[in-house]
Amino acid sequence: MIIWFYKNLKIRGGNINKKITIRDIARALNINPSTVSRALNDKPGVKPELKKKIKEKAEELGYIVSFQAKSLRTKKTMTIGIILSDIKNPFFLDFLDGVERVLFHRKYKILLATSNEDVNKEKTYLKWFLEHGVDGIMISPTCGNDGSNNLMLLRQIKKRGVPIVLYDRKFQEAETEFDSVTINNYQAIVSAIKYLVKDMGHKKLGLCLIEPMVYTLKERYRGFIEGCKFFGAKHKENWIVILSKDEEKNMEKLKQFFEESGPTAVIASNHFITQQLLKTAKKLNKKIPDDLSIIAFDDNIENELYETPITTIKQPVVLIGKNAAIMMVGRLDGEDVIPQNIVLNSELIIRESVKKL
Amino acid sequence: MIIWFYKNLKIRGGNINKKITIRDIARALNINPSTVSRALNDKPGVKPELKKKIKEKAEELGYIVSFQAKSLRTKKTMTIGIILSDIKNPFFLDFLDGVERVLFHRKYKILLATSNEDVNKEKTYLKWFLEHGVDGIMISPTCGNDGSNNLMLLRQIKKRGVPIVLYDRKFQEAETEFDSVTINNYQAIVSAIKYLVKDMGHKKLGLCLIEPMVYTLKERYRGFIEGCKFFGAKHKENWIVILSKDEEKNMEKLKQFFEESGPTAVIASNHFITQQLLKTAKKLNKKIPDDLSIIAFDDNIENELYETPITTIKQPVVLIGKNAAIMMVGRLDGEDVIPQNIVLNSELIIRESVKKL
DNA sequence: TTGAAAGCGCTAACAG
DNA sequence: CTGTTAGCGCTTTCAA
Repeated sequence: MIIWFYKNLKIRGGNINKKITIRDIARALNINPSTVSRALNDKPGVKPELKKKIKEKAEELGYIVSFQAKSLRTKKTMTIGIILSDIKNPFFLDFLDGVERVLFHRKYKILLATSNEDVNKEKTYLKWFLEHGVDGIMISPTCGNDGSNNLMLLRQIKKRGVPIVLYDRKFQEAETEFDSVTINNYQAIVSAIKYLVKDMGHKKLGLCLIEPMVYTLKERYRGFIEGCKFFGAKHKENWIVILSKDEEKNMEKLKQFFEESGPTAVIASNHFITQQLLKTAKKLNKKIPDDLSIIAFDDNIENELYETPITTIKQPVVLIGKNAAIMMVGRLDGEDVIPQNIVLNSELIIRESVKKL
Repeated sequence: MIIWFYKNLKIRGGNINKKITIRDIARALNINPSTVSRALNDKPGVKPELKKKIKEKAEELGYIVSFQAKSLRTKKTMTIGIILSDIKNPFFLDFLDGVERVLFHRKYKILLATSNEDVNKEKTYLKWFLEHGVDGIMISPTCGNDGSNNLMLLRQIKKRGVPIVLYDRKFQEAETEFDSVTINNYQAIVSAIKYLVKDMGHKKLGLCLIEPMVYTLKERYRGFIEGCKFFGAKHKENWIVILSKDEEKNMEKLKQFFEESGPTAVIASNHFITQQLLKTAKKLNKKIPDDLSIIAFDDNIENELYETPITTIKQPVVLIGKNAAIMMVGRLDGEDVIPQNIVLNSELIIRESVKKL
């Protein structure tokens, strides 16, 4: 932890906006600015006593380095641009927590952006990141409902030498082209299905996804289809529901899970969906797991506290953040290996939302 | 929404890191860099046809403005530093959502920091913000358990001309010194007590806070003490519990709410506390509201979905963010009025967690 | 309406 | 070990 104190940030002599520069320090000590620069940056070749004097004088004058100037020369801004795909999802709090812990110690700062699943907004922020000269970019890329994305732009940015780390999501068309940290979404779903079928005796399964169908969700979809086939569970086309942001419509769609011939268990592929599902259940006065068994994604604390504690596929979200940040820092330190794809494992937390049939 | 396309970000001639500058544009057009600058910034005094040609050429060459260079001259970085006091609290997701919506349209970017209630970490980030030349700072200041804070530093920063907007919390010692956006915490608690006593017949009340005792919590504490007095409710010293981050200890402390002579209703003053309380209830097999009535702060969706939907003091969090950002943008635009203190109202959402006595 | 020149604050050769 | 010099990319006078 850096303990730091602006002893003399206060304005002296009423000269409100007089900014102290290394020249001021140099002048005060009758030396050259470059020596001051060397001393302040702990570069070799400054006599210890002089260095000490310089640092003291800097402190005394309330000197603050200007990163604008510094970056202009060094081409490093010590900032990492991070794009969140949906600011309403608590997933990103944990993610940011993990990222920040790593970056803070390396003195990297976070330039935060949110795409809210809008490809154009994402593009705008990517441009802004470039303008601000971020040293690296972390992104969970979104896509339009038509499948459009910013892959081309990201390729160009990468070619420019800006390291990119994808987290949570990657590009199907370019699996190994970028560094990435994801979880094994396919396997997570398959394990859940195994549990539902083998352990709990379910035969009719449903799946609930949300627009847009990004990589992560496609993988879960694939896991669902193949998992059902492998473990011999039935699924119908209309048991796979894709929600939007429209809560009214969502409830309408979710009703079918609770209807006569619906599935006996359903997998809710994110936090928002789980809430929509529980809301619908409450409204229809249906009981979990008696009327429907549920497995949720994302283990938020409340999943444990609901009337029926929810069985959950727990993603190591903080770890995703940490790994992504460590990966980024490695690239920034000049690690030159081919793109790495870290795939973390999720864990099935068994609670009480799945009924034994 | 800015629709933007790097037609020519791609690398030409294998010259990977050749950065296009206004000089390149100028050279290509046989004009002076200053003219290019004027054109690109839509400054007056460039013939329309020339301006058009310049912009086209810029696009063609894949020009990206350098904010490091630009800021060095203009002293504006178009970034706002934002410090969150606790990244685990979903409050900040809504807050950031509100902020970002406003800042995005004004092309301000967010430099994100988290203090996690650590005064020294907060100080470090404030220093970093200064080094990076943020145009403004938004902060919900934390304090040590000994009451220490960064008020002095913030005063110095403000004197330097960097606008500061406090959100959610302010300084008791300096109420009107900074712009701020908060909610009426005092009144929120009083209203809750009125509801508990007058409407629901409770006479013995408890309160649950969390370290550190920042402004917000002090106000809630004050509201609790005075509200109890005003409406004639009893409260004992050990019915006012202050939690820490230590979940084990917390549960121990919370138990007393459920014991024989404890209060009949308790107000949980944030999201985390509510969860701890529900967890404890579940563990002790106590029922809400039969064994204890609860009013929670922060209306997260799950409050509605619990077995007993939780009666909640709903803070207009997104609005706090929006207002804080609007305030900031106003200052940045040069609004010169005395510091403004916006106090928003919270709302009591009545559900089923309070028993009628 | 455009050009020339200076300089924001810093670092990095190159000298000494 | 320290000084000199040049220049990062941009804007902003001042001049033409």
